[in-house]
Amino acid sequence: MAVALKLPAQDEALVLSRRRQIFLAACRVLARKSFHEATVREMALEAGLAAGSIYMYLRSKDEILLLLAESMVGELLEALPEIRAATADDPRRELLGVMRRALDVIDRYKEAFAVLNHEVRYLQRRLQYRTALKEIISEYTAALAAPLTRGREQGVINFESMPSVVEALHMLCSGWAMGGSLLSKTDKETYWREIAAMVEGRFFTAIKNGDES
Amino acid sequence: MAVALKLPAQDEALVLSRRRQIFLAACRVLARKSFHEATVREMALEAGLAAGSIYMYLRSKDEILLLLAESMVGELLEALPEIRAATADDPRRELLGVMRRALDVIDRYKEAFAVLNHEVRYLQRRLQYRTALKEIISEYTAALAAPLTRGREQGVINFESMPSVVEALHMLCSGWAMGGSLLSKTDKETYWREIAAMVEGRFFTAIKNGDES
Amino acid sequence: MAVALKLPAQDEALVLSRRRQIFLAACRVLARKSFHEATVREMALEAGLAAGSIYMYLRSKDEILLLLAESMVGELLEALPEIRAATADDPRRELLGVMRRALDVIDRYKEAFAVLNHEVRYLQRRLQYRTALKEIISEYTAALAAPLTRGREQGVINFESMPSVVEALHMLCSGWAMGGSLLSKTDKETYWREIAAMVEGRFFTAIKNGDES
Amino acid sequence: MAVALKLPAQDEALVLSRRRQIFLAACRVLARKSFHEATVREMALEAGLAAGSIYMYLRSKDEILLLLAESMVGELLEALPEIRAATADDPRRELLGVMRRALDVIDRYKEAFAVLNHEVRYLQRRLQYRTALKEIISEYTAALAAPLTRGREQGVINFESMPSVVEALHMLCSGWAMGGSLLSKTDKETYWREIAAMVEGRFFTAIKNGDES
DNA sequence: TATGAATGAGTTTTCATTCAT
DNA sequence: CATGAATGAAAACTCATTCAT
Repeated sequence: MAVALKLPAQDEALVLSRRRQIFLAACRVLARKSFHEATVREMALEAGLAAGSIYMYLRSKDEILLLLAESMVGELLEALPEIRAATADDPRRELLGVMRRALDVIDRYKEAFAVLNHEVRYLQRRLQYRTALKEIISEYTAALAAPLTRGREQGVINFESMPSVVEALHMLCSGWAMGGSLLSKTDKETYWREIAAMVEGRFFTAIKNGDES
Repeated sequence: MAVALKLPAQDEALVLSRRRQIFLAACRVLARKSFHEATVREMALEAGLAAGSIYMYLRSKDEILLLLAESMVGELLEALPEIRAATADDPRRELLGVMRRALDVIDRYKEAFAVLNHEVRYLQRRLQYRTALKEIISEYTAALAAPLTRGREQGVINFESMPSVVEALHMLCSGWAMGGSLLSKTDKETYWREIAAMVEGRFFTAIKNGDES
Repeated sequence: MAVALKLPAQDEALVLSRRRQIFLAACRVLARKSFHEATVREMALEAGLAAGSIYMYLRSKDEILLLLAESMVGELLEALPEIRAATADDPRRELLGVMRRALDVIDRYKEAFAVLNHEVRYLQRRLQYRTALKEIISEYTAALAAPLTRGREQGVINFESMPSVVEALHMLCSGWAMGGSLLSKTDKETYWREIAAMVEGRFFTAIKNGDES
Repeated sequence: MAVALKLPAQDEALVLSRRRQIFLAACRVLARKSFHEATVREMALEAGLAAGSIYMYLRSKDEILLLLAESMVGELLEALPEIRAATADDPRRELLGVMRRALDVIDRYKEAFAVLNHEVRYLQRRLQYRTALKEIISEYTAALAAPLTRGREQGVINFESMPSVVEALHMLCSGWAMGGSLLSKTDKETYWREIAAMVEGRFFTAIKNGDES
């Protein structure tokens, strides 16, 4: 999550708040346009910055994609301790908590998330971003993997392969933004109940007094 | 499906075969690059044409997206009579046949299909393509809607709203290319069995000696 | 006036009639568009030829300008013997006859003439056309110069410098097409009377039983 | 005369001085080439700008024509107060003053003016420029019309129809650049005396102690 | 730290011209 | 002779990125 390498701006706190502004501005712009239709100037202005100033906080247009990924994953991660605390060491409820949080974040930035999801394939080919992107992704998958591992150790979650179950769970959440599911016409809560049920049915030993937040 | 308006080239048969070459070339290029990374020149060369020659068969770069849609839907449509003939007037089996064919086409042009799926949102905003696109889409939805309608009349398929069931069925098929499903790591046949089962369970009166093509 | 150098087509008579078609087609097209807006294809089709066939009768697009000049001057020249015969050896009346004929030709191809008049400046810079163009222009000026010379010899036309009086007379005629005269709102006959009067007043010994036309 | 709509550059003073540079550069280039032979790059470089930079001050190549019109008319308009002051409320002398100024401006940018005069016909067909062009033209015609109106009220200028007399006067002035006059071989001062005399003779009550400019 | 004018590489698109048929 | 498909050079225009202020 560290701000990559050397940027013109030095003041750590300022950099973070500016990057947040830019992230939010980019999300707003990407709700209307594709990544390639949107110009750097447009996003900068939307963020309240002058056209060139964005380069104090970003080294290229492509890095906006990285910023999107980083910010969204960040919003997921910052809720983890609370989720952990609230789920009383039941990994099944923790897993549902993490997924619920992911769904909320995805829902909040729906269109931008869809754009990111598409562009990520191509971003990975740009070598300079591979490492940074991989790191962000692994923070995300770790958030899902942690309760899975503990759940398996405790014998309350069952699955064969970690990578594929993580991907499956991610797909369940991202389907909400991609419009790629049988359930896309329902509202978010209904969607959530559906995927929660699916997860419970497929992987879980029943949760007795289950209340998945 | 008619060759769009007036193009420089006039020889109908040549136009069709060249457009097919361009379609296939575009699919190959889009397997490696996003639509915006790929240049017209690149696709033309891949199709064995000189840079400018593509404009004898297309009026703009955006029309490549239309060509993708048109060609893929075309490959679906041309199989319809055979499907119809093979399914002995059982609309349930016909529906599965159409979906299976759609899945095959989508699978054949996987990456290009994913690109198209993403770009279509933005294409619709370009007024000059709205109508043409709408027409192609309606040919596709009609292919799914026909057996649904007959199935409902015969009391063997049950659903509430036509548009949403069509969308749901499309999403099941396209999920295969979008990587947007729980099942994406499995092979195509497994995926097919899963969605076929889902459809049979949700919408159908049981097919006795069911043989879904 | 000779058809320049070697052209693909050989049949002299055919070449001439095709060039006439092309000339007329170009005039029609140039009534709607500037020379640079008009395409070679467009003029060819208007002439009833296929796009590439125009190059059997013309070596380049620029040569259309030469063709315009050649054709218009040609229409003037072919009337000269008759004019000469009709004006009974009075060079003043012959001069007016030539000018009247020039005005008629200019009027017939008004817009194309205006286009030609503009483009000619730039055509002269293309070396390969300089000679041909110069030749056409000198045929035109000779038509005006001949009666002037004889008129001066006979003491019935007075002027100082031949080139400038020829240019002045040409400008009087071309003013009709260029919209570049005080008189442009009148009809052609009125315009003609004005310039004829001007010429008579400035250069002529009075014509007794004058009947110009 | 306002700087058109929204341009990338914002600094008003800079925009004005750059547009002036571009105007002068375009005039220099158009002295050598036609509008279509001249490239945007060439004009930008001549103005001391990089190829793409011209688009900070102009929205298209066609807008150069608008800039030409605007700048030339602007140079006429800015002299109006002085002309008015210097002509002691005699509308006849004011009219001659305006025409003299117009002739001077046209003479200063002779070739570019001729190009503009030709291209204007085609520019008018491009819808987006019609309004702007019409406005510039009406500022110009107003400059000529004002003294005419007052002269008629005072009974010292006589004419039938305002539009046609304005056009006639314009043609007299522009004839100087178009090479479209009997007098084109003379120097500017001789030309001016000729047209001034023509105007005085046709439209005016004699100016007693007349000193036109 | 912030700005926004300037840049120029890169892309789409047009069209005069060629040439195999 | 005639065709029209193919070509590729050239041009307008966009925009990510830089840098002097």
